[in-house]
Amino acid sequence: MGNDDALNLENEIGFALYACSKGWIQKYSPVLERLNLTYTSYLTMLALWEQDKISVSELGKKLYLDSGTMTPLLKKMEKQGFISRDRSEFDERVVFIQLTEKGRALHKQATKLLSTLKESLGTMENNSWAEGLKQLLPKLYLK
Amino acid sequence: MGNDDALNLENEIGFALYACSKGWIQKYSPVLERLNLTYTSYLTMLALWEQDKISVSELGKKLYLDSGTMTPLLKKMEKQGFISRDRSEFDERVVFIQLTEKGRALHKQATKLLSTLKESLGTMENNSWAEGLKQLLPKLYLK
DNA sequence: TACAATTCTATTGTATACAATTTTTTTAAA
DNA sequence: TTTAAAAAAATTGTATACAATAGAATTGTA
Repeated sequence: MGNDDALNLENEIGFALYACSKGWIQKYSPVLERLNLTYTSYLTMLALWEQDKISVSELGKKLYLDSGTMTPLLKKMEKQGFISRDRSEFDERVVFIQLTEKGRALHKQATKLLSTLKESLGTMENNSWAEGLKQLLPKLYLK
Repeated sequence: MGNDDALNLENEIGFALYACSKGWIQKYSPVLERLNLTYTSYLTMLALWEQDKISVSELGKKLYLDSGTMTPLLKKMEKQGFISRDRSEFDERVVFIQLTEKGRALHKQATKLLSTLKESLGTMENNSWAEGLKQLLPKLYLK
């Protein structure tokens, strides 16, 4: 007993999360590439498909990303034609992000392309523990 | 039913892992900063404290990182004086990483500094589900 | 109403990550 | 044993992330 406190890789929940998260992203990436999305821009599209016309900071809160990450990401997505960035008329500090027609259209393609991947991961997700993970992990959002 | 397949942020285990992993790293970072370590170099030190004198590729396998990440990271850690990088005499392709005295000495300081953090996180880890997480997450290492 | 504090986005600087390629060395095969 | 294939590390290019700071706009307050 007490040995659980020792510093080592296997003991670190943090390492498990880190490795796991990267692995998961790598499973998605080749599929997302066909949609010209990275994992981060995919998450951004997910957030926008749920709630369109949202400020940069609100979007960042949803995704746990700050303006230093969001600004260049959104500029790139604008250049790709998925979104528009427009400064609010009422408060010039605020920039609203909106899906373009192309951005909205991507939803259908994404659903289609990801369904196969989701099915194969689904065989994992259907394991008893996966539902548990979905509920446990948010408790660890530490920030 | 069926609605679980819908594309949205809350449904994505991947997003939960991603957010959770980042949050965890941010809890560690301020403490690690006092040791002049980033989270990645901390993981590297953990691996080396467990097994000293190891090749770059073996180290990368342990940490799930490729040479494109390892090489600059290790060069920086060498400059900091934590490790040495020496090409193998038997196979000139291989570079062995070894802890310096300073690198070994860091173990004690790390244990001390992290104990407080680990205690406060420990109250979380002691929850019934934390032990489960430790066992479940490795099953998701997809690469 | 001046002006201090706050808010929001953008910028700068540093540190990861990984795919793809290159270089050097070693191994395997014809 | 020449030559093709493989292996290991390094390099190049692209994409994140986040801390710290800056700059512009807005809000709160004396």
